[in-house]
Amino acid sequence: MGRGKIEIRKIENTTNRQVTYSKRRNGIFKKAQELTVLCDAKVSLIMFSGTGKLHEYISPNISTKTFFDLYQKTLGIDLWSTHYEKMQEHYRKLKEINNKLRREIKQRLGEDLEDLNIKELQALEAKMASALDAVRYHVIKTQTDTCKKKVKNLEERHANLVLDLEAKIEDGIVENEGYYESANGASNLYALRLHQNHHPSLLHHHAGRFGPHHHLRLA
Amino acid sequence: MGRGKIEIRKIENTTNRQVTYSKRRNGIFKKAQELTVLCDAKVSLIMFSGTGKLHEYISPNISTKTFFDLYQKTLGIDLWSTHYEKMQEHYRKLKEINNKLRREIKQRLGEDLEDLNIKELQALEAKMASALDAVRYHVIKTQTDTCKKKVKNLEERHANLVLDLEAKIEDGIVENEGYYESANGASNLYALRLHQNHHPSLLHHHAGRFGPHHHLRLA
DNA sequence: AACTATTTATAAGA
DNA sequence: TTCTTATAAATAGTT
Repeated sequence: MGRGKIEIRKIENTTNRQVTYSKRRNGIFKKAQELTVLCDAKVSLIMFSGTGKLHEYISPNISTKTFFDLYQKTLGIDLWSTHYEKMQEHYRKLKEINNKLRREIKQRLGEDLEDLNIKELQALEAKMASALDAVRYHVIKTQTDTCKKKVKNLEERHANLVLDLEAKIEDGIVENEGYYESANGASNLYALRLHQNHHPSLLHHHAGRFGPHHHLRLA
Repeated sequence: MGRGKIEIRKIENTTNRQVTYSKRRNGIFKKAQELTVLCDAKVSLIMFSGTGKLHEYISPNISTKTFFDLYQKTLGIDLWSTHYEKMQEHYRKLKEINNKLRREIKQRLGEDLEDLNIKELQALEAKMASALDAVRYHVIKTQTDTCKKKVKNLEERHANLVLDLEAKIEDGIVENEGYYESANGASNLYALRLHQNHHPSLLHHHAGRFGPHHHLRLA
């Protein structure tokens, strides 16, 4: 339909091709619109030019998504199913695991115990008791560690103070008369050191009446 | 383009409409194909007839999915994102909750306690101890309930037996003379009972020298 | 973008 | 449906 008949093969002249694309694009869009109206049809016409430009016609009163959902439904396929259904499956499994975890926690909180028989209950009790032991051990260990650190820190600071003091006494910056007023020749400073390194626990002072006193070993 | 000009409005005659749909469908498909070839374009043409029938043309060397992915990429949209991203978001949240639950359980199993400070540890210990109490209470309660049921059942059975026996004696179905022929007034029935309960083991005959013999109670 | 000779599509009828 | 064919519509090449 034109001044001359043309072969249906790629138009080599770029300008010519683009002009033809433009003309025929309008033509086909018009055809699509006419088909929509005349025959009460739903049409989706999408095209990319050779340069990647996008043009689209879609029948009124329908969105491209709705159209494609209909397309997939009609064909009984889902182009995105692999992706989406895998995700759904993962989600389902995760939810299941989640419920199990919740149930376990509830039981360990002492709730929902009605579902368990006596054997399961006893097993649960044993596990919880042993776990509680582990936690208690950890509490004690943490406390001990903290305590040890404090002691170590104090000892260091004390030792530094003592060294500092001794140095000052030697240098004559501090008068030492007040500190060496002992009858047996041992300095009060030394006595202080001994006292600290072998500091007796208060508990020791009151032990005795009921036999040997068993202390909780702190690590 | 036909014997007469037509208005572009819905063709009311059904047959006519379907014929026109068929003819024009072929026409537009031909146009789409020609456009593809002549202008090196990519075309997707999908249509539903008024009766819901699907017809599709798509340029060669491209799938409908690829085409639509390209469509979405070109427009910078994702028609399925709302759906999919919501699912992803839910999945992410569920995973987070899951990890928290796992962590809680681990701690209640006495593991991974390093992350907790002393206050948290003590709180955990207290909670676990109270939960353990709850479980122990439940164990005892379950056992007690079972025991009570057994006792109740046995009592009922016993009462029924006694009633049955008394009824039979009253009805004369069971002779009671033979059982009550005792000089001292104690029935033979009673004697039999006693005898059975204190049946002397053969071993007894040789026991004596080494003091009281301890029997293994068989239930 | 407009023109127009010509091809192509198709409405109506068979 | 498919074929036919008169005619409307589309468009290739030109301006």
